[in-house]
Amino acid sequence: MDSDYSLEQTPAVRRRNKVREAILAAAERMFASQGESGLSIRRLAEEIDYSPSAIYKYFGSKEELLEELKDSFFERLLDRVDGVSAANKDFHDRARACVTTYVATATARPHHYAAAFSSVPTPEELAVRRHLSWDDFIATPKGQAFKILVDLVEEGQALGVFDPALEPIKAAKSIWASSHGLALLMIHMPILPDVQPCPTQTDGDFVAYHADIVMRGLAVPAEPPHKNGTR
Amino acid sequence: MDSDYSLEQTPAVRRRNKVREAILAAAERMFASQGESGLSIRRLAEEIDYSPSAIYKYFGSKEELLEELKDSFFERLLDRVDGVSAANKDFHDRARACVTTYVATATARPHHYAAAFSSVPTPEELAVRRHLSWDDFIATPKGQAFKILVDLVEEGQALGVFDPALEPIKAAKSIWASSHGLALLMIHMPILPDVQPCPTQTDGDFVAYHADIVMRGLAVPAEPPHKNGTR
DNA sequence: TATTTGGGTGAACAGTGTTCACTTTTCGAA
DNA sequence: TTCGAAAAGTGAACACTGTTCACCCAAATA
Repeated sequence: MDSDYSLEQTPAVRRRNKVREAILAAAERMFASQGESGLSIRRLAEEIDYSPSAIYKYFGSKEELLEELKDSFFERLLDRVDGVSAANKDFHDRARACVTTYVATATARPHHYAAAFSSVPTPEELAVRRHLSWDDFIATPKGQAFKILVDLVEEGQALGVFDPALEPIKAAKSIWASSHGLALLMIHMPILPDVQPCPTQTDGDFVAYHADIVMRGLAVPAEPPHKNGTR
Repeated sequence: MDSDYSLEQTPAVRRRNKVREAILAAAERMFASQGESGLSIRRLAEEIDYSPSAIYKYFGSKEELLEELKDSFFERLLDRVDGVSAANKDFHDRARACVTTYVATATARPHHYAAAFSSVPTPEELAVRRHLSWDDFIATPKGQAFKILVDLVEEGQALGVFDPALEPIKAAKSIWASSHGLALLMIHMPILPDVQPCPTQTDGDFVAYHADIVMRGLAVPAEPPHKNGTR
């Protein structure tokens, strides 16, 4: 479709991209500060001095525009987690850092993160997704983020830190769920961390605290032979 | 304000309550199947054969109506978790059941659960909530649900199953985050549990699997004296 | 019985996303 | 350079949305 010169673009497409970027930038600003309901096509058009219908020459719908915002956020999230997972620190520190930077990045743009996980899929969407192969999944940003966790678990098992009986994929799912939950809880219910009986601990510290508990849940069990295991 | 006869209500208020219930019932139906965007005041009014403005004699705004739906859902959620937490089963089974029924109840009404945690609070709301005392918090449904977890942790510590070094409130927060995250992940990304490499495990089983990992994270650490602990 | 209260309504307001016929601008080819 | 096609941009309209308000009428009250 697009003639991908890539370099030496014709001025036409350069101008077009410029407008497109302007739309995205303004949308990003509005969305970050006021969320989905605060992002209106008409106000957005006003902001960049175009008519509302002009937006539709660049994005098929508001939904499509939002999708792009969420996707680019997710790429940033993936990048940051990937960065710390590749750092040359001690394994435990690295594992904990994966969780804490994930949560930190998520809570830094609460509307983005919440919106990225806000749509309840319809039965039709569900049927489509059900036929996703593992390889197709791994190709998506979410899949890549997930892969990082799977690798992390396998590394932990190789190091003898994590329980070798764990299935890496399930363990990775567990880590993701726990991190995801903390991020959303902090976004939607920031009361909790400030509740009275433990006011000495700041939010950031609790994230690390939680991350440690999560990692402990994957560690090799206490006394393997002399008592029947948890499962 | 309300003259609380409670028993022997005048027919007027009985009729009024009936209409109110009809509104809520229809709203519940629409919301459960189509979510917040699918619940429109006008279609709702159509459904119960009233004019849209009539709704406003019963609810101040759509937001207020939704709030009531979410609150009553949360009470149901609290009831069910409270039920299993009071069952006379083995501690470990009970702890796991708390997580699994929480997740099951949440995923059974995905729109309700997602909506209950969907609003990103504004700075003003945050300021208000920041002055909530522990006692005030415990009085709310969410607070009560949280209290169940705190008690559970303390019981586990008393039984010597959970690490006594844990602060119960923080541990409870950790459990909640992990359960919350799994529930929302299952709601928003039901792909994951069906991803290829582990198709033998159904969703329900994975919830129990996750719950076990969470509990393991709170267990007494492996070898207390001969190595410095995780923290 | 007269009067006040309150449930119920239709019309209107101010928004929203989206479409479509239309004009204007731009650009490549004759 | 001129012509024609393609693309960019627009204003008006459509079909919605939540919400308000003056109004009506039936029912409870004095």
